[in-house]
Amino acid sequence: MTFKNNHPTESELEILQVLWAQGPSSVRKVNEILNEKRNIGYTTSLKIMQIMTEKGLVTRDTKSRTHIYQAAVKEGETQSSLLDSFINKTYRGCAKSLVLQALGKEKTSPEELAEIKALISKMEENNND
Amino acid sequence: MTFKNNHPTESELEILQVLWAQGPSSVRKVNEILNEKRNIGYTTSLKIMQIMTEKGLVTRDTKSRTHIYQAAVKEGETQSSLLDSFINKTYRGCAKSLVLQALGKEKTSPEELAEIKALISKMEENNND
DNA sequence: CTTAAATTACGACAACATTCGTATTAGATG
DNA sequence: CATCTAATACGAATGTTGTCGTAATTTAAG
Repeated sequence: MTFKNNHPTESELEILQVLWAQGPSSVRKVNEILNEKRNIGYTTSLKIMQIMTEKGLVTRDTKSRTHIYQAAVKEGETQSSLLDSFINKTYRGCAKSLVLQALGKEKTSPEELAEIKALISKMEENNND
Repeated sequence: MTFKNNHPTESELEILQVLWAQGPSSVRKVNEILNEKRNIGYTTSLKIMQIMTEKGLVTRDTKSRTHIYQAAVKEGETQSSLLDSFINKTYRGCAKSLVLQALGKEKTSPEELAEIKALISKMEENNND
């Protein structure tokens, strides 16, 4: 039962996204990818990543001069934890409302809809045990 | 196409939740309800509600001494706007991932599952037009 | 070895959010 | 009317986040 009260901030989450997608990376690499989306100085990325190290959100290999950072938290668990808190804050804890609203949002492909229906069917089976 | 870049802060959202649930209310009333969940001083609630007035998140009737506040933004629109931003930040824009994870979260009642399936079926029909 | 380039470390600042104390004002009560 | 109570207005302190500049350090090149 790992409790993760420590939610990443918005910038931290941005960096985690890069590390999850790219794997272990240098500050330079992370900063370059962030700059594909928005302006952010090198030392800003560095600073945030140093803070994330203190918080335990990432670990780093300091053997070589260029430190290599990697995510210390799992993507799915982080999402799940953020989702819980989001549902509570925004939907008063009602996950159904969130799901309905998310599905209502324009284009969800037929394949995706099928996948979701399949999951629901599986859940219904389990409920019937 | 009303753009709502102005997301409420966490405290502001807390207050909006009260106003959405209770309808137009005095600061006293809002503060009492907030205090069912956590400690928060009267003047703190007041201050936040005053700021929300400036931001246009609420309006207030100042005819009588005790001002009556009401939400100036709709619950569904606010949720939807927050949801968009949440999906982008946390699920890299992939609503399906969010839905699957939300459904996977423990107990969703059979009725709710049925309701969701019904919605999906309706969406599939529309796609086939 | 000296210089240049790149990296890390650190401190400072601005913007914002949250919090509350205090002053002021408006009604109610006697 | 005088006083008390409750509400509003406002300013200030605090904490967090994001931002970057500058200094120090390490490696690489000449």
